[in-house]
Amino acid sequence: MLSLKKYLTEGLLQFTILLSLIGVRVDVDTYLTSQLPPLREIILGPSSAYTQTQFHNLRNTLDGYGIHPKSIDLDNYFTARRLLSQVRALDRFQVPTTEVNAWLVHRDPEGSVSGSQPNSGLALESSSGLQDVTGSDNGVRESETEQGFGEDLEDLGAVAPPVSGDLTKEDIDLGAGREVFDYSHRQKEQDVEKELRDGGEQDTWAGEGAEALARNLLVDGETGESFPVQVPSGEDQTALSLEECLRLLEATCPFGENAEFPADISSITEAVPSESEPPDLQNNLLSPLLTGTESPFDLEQQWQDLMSIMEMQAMEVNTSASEILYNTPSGDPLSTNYSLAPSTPINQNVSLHQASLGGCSQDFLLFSPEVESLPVASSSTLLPLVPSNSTSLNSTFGSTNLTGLFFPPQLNGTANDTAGPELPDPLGGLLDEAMLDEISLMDLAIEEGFNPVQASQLEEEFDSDSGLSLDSSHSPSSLSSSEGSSSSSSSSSSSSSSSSSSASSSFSEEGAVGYSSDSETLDLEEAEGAVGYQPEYSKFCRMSYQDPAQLSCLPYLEHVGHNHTYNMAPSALDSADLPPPSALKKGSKEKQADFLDKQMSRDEHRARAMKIPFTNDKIINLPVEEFNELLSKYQLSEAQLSLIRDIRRRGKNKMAAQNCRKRKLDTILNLERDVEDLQRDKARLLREKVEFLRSLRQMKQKVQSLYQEVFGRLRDENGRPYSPSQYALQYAGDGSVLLIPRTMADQQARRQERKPKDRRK
DNA sequence: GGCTCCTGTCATCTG
DNA sequence: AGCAGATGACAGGAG
Repeated sequence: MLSLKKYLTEGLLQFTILLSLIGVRVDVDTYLTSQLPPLREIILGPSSAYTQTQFHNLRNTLDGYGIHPKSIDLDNYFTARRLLSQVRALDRFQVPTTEVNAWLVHRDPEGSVSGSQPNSGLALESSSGLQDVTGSDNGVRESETEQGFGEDLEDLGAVAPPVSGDLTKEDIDLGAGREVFDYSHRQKEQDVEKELRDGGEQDTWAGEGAEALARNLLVDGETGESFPVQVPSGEDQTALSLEECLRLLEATCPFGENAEFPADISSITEAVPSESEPPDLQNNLLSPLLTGTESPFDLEQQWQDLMSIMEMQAMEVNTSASEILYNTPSGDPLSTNYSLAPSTPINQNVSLHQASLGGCSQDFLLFSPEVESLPVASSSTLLPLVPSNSTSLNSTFGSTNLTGLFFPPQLNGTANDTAGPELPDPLGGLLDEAMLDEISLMDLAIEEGFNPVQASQLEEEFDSDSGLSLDSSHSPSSLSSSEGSSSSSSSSSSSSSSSSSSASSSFSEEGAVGYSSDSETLDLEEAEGAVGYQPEYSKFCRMSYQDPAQLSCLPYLEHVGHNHTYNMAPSALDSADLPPPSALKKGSKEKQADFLDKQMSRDEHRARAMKIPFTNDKIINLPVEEFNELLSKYQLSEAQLSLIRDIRRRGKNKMAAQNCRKRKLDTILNLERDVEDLQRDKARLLREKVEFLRSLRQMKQKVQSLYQEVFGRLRDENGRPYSPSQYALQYAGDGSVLLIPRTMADQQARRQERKPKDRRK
């Protein structure tokens, strides 16, 4: 069956070619339509009724060949047109290229069809298609499918983009392969060309639709869209069965029958009627790239999220990105496609314009003849994927270079050689830099201070300081002065060094002992010039030492030889010295006197010796005015007055020294606490940093998957996926996403890398 | 006896 | 200038 089909189709084609060569107009349409059903069935195959039929394209019969839209012989019609166009293409330059390129998206003003459809073929099928193309590089295309292609390109205003590969400029412009430049081969074709041109000028096929067919384009009669037909490589390329044609048509026209690329911007949205399109497919293909159209796509949102993340620019190097991309599971269709990329050179004539997806409005200005004649480097190689009227993406995408963003520089240029089948890391350096920035910020935060919460806490502690004059008013000295004197010692002893713990313990004990003089008598409370720390530590001091006799009751204070009766009132001393005569024996009386003598300070002894008429406590703690008033009440000698002044001075200095030492100790304790807090903060920040890095890694993976998804859905005019080693998505400054050759992306990435460096300089 | 710690004291500075 | 407070330095006592 297959052989019969092949025989028929090949024979038909050969016959048509022969007739065309001799100038006979061949009406293959009628021939095909008049086929007997069995024959037609043989050629078309039984599935023709189920294949996709370009009914709406039939009206666009440029040459007057009316075919009823319902005719089931449409396949024949298309096949015949294709074959005829191939015959006609004989008079063209034979420009075989390694790739079928530049199916133009350009339309004449009169509305005739010349544009082609971006062949966003299904990803899964494009893999095989890519292989076919690869196989076709071996001299297939120059024989049939690519005939006249280069000239057609020029006719339509298409200019080949610069080629970074081995092709010469002529190759580039013509999109031709090396075989074309075989002179004899070309000479023959030119001869044929002349003949055909003479007889074909009046050919009714001379329309653009015919030209499109000549380039294996199937023109939709209704919408005017042109569908490039991917001719599979193989031995029987001279005859492509209609069934295969339709199958390829289905495979290479994912947008459905109505996809078209009107040159008119205003008609862009209308050009893609939603009724006849596979909505899911359309959305899936367009949504990542289009904004501002009818449907809010999830992928668009994902892109925005992605770009928002990119703009944060505050991340650290993460090596997982490239690994993830490169280690794409083998079952991934993208990876499958990409695996073919290195061995599948894509001609720079790739009509990246056509890769532009429907809905791109202003971007199609690029396809106007004027623009297409521009230097290709600036226009034709760019693939605007996002309409410039999409404000959302414009705002979010900014000027980020997706190429540099997604592909590490080293991969941009050498992915073909080194990356092999793996997909380059789309994130690459940007995230790395960003993560470095993030780390630096965190480090800065650690160095600069605490988080606001902690700072406020510390501030509160500092502000809670007592009104003491110590500089440690910034330190929570008073916080621990009352409860903290004991608590702080316990707390600090747990985490601080042994020396600090000993200091704390001694502080708690000595605080009780040392400051006991401040609370040892009721007179002290009556004194107006109470020392600053007295109210705080008087709690436990008063409890234990209000009665001097209790000092001896505290075993841990019994061996303390310090004088804690410095300010004890003479009356109290006297009372201690004069126990009830009836209750005390003489021996106990002496003991008690000895004890009290020991408890008396030197100044008290001196005061007693000098017969000072008031207590040392009053001498020390009375305000100046009262003190002077007190002195004026008594007739005191100079020696007595001098002693009183010395006692007052020493007493005050003693308390001041105690306060000073206490403050000093508190300061040390607070410093220890601060150190602990800082250590905790540091640990917390480090934990947060780890979490940030983890989340960043996840976002990075998300970005990579999105990039893969978007990139993997892009198809060239032949429905084949673009090679990630040769093309990259770039985020243009106007908010559009461009598909550009990797070489260009590399250059731009390098340029962007230099800018920050220059700025730093 | 020496060391450490605590305390008191002095001298000095500051407000 | 005098005073009160703060603080460093020193000395003495106790363990």
